[in-house]
Amino acid sequence: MTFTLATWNINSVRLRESLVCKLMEEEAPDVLCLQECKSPVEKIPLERFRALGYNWIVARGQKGYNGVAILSKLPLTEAGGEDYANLGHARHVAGRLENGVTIHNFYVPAGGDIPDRTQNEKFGQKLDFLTHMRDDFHAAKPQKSILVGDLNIAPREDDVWNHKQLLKIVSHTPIEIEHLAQTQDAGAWVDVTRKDIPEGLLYSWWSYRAADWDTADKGRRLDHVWATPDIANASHGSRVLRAARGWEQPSDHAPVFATFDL
DNA sequence: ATGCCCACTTCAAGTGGA
Repeated sequence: MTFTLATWNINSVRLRESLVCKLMEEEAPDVLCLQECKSPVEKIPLERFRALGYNWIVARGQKGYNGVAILSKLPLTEAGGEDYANLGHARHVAGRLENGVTIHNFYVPAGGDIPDRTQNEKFGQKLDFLTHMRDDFHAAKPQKSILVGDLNIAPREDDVWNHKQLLKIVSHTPIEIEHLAQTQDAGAWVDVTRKDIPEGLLYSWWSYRAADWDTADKGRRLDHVWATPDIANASHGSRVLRAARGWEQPSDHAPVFATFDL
């Protein structure tokens, strides 16, 4: 079977219900992983999504903040959701397809402004969240798994518009990149997006603050698609739907896609 | 560092995003 998956930080699933539908109609990924739904699960507007063929959902939600959901056209069963770093936040949910592939959907904490855990508690929480992920993957090596989400870290020099200028900016500091690398190594995760697009600048997020995000193009690649080695070579066709950042009243993130032949 | 935005809660201004 072949299926296409997309991950998108939607920045309020209720406010942008119509944009989710637009993506479903125009791009029709078989599996759509959303972050920052900012909604309790029972208030996610599922009826229009179901009408477009997305009959399966697993989600974790909370009022106003965070929230992750996997909407699927393929049968999908609940496969857990963990409170990493014990923050009491809805930042992880997992589902399993009938072919046995597990899909993890993550929203890693942004980490605040100051990249120092002694001055900024949120930065410590971000590092602890990644450490907890690492320890879990080390304890139980994931297999036949895909990990997607807003990891809030742009690890490579060509994942940001200016490497040197961003070295002390949260999302691109060496300590965050090291934590992310340890998490990736613990599960032997393959960066599918960079397997498919190994060269060149690649972004999935552009700040709302820039007057003209498209021309300035000061982006970062914060949204990722990873896979375990047993299925990573079945992936292809990765892309960022940059156009979605220019849709009316957009999210500040663009969807990232990958296709798997399994 | 970007430039002064955007969403949520709840109706004013604070928190959080990154």
